[in-house]
Amino acid sequence: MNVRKAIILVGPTAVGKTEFSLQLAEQLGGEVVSSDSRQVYRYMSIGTAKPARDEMLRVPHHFIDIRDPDQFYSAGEYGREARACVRALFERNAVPIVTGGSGFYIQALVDGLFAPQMSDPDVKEKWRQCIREQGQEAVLEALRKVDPVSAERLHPNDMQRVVRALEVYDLTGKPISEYRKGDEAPGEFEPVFIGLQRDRKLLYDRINLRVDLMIQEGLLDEVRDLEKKGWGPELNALKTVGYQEVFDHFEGKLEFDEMIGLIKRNSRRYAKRQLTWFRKDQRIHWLDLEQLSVSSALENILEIWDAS
RNA sequence: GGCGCUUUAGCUCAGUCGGUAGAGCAAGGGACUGAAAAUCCCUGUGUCCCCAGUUCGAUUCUGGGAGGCGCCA
Repeated sequence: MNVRKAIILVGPTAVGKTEFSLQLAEQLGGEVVSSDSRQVYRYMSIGTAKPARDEMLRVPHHFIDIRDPDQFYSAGEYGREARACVRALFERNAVPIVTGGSGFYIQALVDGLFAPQMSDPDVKEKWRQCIREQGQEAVLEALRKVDPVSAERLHPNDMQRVVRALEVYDLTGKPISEYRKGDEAPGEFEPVFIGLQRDRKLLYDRINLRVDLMIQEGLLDEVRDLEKKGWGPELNALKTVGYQEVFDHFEGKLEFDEMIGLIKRNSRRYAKRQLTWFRKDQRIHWLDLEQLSVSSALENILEIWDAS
């Protein structure tokens, strides 16, 4: 038996991944493994552009609606769970169609993470508090003492990573820079990377249009419902484009029109960051949807699949 | 038709007492190993409306065009 293969379908937000994931799953006899860090949360559907109900019924989907917004989730956790999911799919001879725009999650699934499998919110909070009380410099100094390599490598303003480095040291007694040297986990399957792209300008047009549609479909109501459940903008799950801006609007910090403009702009910037991430991955076979019809793009993907 | 104001980056504008220009927003590039739709870093992209004149040198001064805005007719 050959090494098992999985489709990894990537691309920026709003490029049109969902439709392809469904068709590929149908044609290859597969199931969709979502690789989207926000679609894992229940009650966040409009703002995360989850597949519609009828679309989810066409093909089994995994990793959508698996947590409440106040439940912690992370790339590491996803990586382990998604690997298990992929293994289970292989057992049933179903092709995994990994689809999503969260590059870090895809990396965690396909390549694995070298850092130790642990995280402790209390330790993180300790350092965050330290930043608040004693300032960034004090925390940076603490990192320099235990992990000078990371202290040198990380930008002094990127406190999120500085805190993570300190957390790893506190938990394991070993600097994260040491883990970085470790070998990557051998792949459990062969990933066939497909990247969807479109002309930047036209992609942005699609993003802008989709934001207008989200508003029409009731994004504000969705956020109200989240509020009623007691979930607010401080939750990580809700630190998400489309939700933060609506909360700001509710708090009177943004006019309605400003809110829409900011959701559009922040979505565009998000797409740009995704492109920066995916651009450097040489394994991706890129298809330009501006030049290919859906059916011919699909044919191309199947050719790549067969040739892999 | 007359008078006044105006034309500089994708947008809104500043500026150069003549030495080819800079802010905000938008945008572009990058990093990323358990918060990742997060977090962080870097970058001004330009026939200074056009044509002539003065000048060593004009985006800047002068004249003439053209576009825009306003007022009066």
